[in-house]
Amino acid sequence: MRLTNAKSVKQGIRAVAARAGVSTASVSRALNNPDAVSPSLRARIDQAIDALGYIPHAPARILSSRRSRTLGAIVPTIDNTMFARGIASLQQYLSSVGYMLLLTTSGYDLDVELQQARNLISRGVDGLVLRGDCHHDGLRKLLADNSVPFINVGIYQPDRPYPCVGTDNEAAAHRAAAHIIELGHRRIGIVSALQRNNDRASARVAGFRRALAESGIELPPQWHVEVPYTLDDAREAARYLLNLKDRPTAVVCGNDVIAYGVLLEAERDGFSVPRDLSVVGFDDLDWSRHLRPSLTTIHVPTGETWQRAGEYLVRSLAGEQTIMHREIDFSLVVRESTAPPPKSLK
Amino acid sequence: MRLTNAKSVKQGIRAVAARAGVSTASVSRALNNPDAVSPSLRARIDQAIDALGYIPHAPARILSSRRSRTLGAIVPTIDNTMFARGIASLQQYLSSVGYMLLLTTSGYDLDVELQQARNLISRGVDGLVLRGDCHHDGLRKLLADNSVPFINVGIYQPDRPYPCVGTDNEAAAHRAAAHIIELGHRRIGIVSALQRNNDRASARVAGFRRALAESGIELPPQWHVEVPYTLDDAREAARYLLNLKDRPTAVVCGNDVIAYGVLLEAERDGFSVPRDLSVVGFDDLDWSRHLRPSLTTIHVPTGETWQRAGEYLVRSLAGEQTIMHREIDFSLVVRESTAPPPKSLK
DNA sequence: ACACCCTTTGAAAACGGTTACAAAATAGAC
DNA sequence: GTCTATTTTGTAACCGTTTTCAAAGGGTGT
Repeated sequence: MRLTNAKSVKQGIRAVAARAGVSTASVSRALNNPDAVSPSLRARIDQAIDALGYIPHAPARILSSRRSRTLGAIVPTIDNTMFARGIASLQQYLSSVGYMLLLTTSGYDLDVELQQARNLISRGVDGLVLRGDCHHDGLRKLLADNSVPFINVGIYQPDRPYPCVGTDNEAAAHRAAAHIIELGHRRIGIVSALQRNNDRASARVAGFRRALAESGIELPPQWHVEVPYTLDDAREAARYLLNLKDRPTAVVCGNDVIAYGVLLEAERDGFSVPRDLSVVGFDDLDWSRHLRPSLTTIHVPTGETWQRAGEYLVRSLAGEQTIMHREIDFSLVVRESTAPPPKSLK
Repeated sequence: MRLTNAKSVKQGIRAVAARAGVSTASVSRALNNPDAVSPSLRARIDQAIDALGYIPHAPARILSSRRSRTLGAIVPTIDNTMFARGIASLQQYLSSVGYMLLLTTSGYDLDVELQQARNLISRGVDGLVLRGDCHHDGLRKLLADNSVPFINVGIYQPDRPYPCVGTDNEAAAHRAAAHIIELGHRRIGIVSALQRNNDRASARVAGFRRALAESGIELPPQWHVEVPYTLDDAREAARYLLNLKDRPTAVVCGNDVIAYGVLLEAERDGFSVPRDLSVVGFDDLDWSRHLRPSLTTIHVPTGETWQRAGEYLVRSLAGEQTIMHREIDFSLVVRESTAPPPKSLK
């Protein structure tokens, strides 16, 4: 009686190699760099692969090659049309170039963001996509220590040493306010997002304020209010602003969701937009053109922005030269929610 | 002269072990099961860990332990409030129990879904969360071959051999239609999502139809129209339906987005909702209560549903006994968009 | 036939952890 | 103090790939 002590391998690259009668090295090559293996071998290997239904084990691959072809992204929340769109574009682009996306959320908390970054790095991501440039100090150190490339998206700060891609929020906000001023408004209110830990929000406020200042328009403190994230929050703020005995004839908003709140609340309080009140948004979400009245707003190509962020990282990882600061153009979309102020209040 | 040939290790668990003067096994234990190591050692190790800023390498961990504490989810698109909410809840829950979520999108394409599943399995996910029970045949085989636990979310099918969690769409749709019928409508149109490859959509249509049939109400073929995903598509369908010379007095919709389209188009065409036309949605998205008129719809606790899906998988992976089919209650939320039909058309 | 240079292939050592197993230390019982 | 049972710690094999390096193979030119 004869004993065969060939330890038969059930799965994995060794099983494929055994079945095709080649070495594991060849299988690996056939998978990663098909041209490096002769056509005949490749055929045998391919056949073995799908005979066995072989699926490569990514963690082992990552461990061995030190590259994961995976990018991480940390967004404040996924439950917001804008981020959802951005993420969708990024993911689509990445999968088109053979990368995967590892997505996490920070809930607008810098500590959580740091923690998630640690998590993603531990997971072996090749690079990180972050929202804005307002991060925990530890995050920068973490990224440097582990030499993880990253990019800040949604902002444009050519003077800072970090890569970024996005629109110039200050300039765009300035444009929005200028539109209102050009229409003849002098009594202008601001409803912005919370500025704390949110560079995008504060840049927009800065742009609004600069436009007012340049036209010599005063902004009474009670005409600037900040609101958290939800539509309900925005409505509440709008209610306050519209019920001041001395109220503005126009409101510029930090984003479209806020603008929706103002629109809804104005209607509820019997104001007609744009006859009694003009409203400008920021972002141009889907709903903005469907609403009645449709919303005048700043169009920001979110999808493009996030895709570019992906491109930047993928390119850098491939060793290609890429520009660190990319500006994404915005545009003012004038719709139905803005008009000259009522003559009585002009 | 003496040569030290202790190969010094720069990083990794071995570096931590060296610095703390212990074995790698102890470090590993301190990390994964702190109670299994004496307090004094643990202290030394913890200190070494943050002196070195050590971050465990997840892929190595996965490779070695054959568990990743990662779940995968495949949704049709992230760019839809409902999925976004679900994913957000799932992610939050998973991170609260130390799991991560690997998210991908299929774009409503079964082949892509299969491909993504392969991708996720290759990545080493411990389990998979899928939308509905309408999958590529290869997917079931793939899951079985690799013995990857999974759950279908958003549906309730107690008679099928696969785990699922969700509302009974047929029953919920029946409830929605019944509401309209109770109000006195007999001329009822249906605008549904595409039924092909979408069990949820077809279950809802079935529920609508059953309610009509039970009340002996006819459904002329041209009163049932199917639309793709976007608000624009929905508006177009609504325009068609509302401009039939013989039009319904009420429309039941496959989801809220479709209902928004009907609402917007009705207003545009000069119909007053609910006076001239009643509209019912399905899902109860955020917007539904903000819209004017606010939308009567079926409330579905999306967040809870997805979280339960996560719970199911986490529990199964922990070896706990869990129920395979969990029904999530829905409720009819009556708001402003429904009323008895105009007397002239009754 | 031989020397030469490419190209294709294989053997085996990483990669950074976990864990089975054995050894050492400690505690408890007498 | 000895012996046993238990806990704590260490050694080293292993997880499934990639990749270095060397060996084998295949043409050319002479």
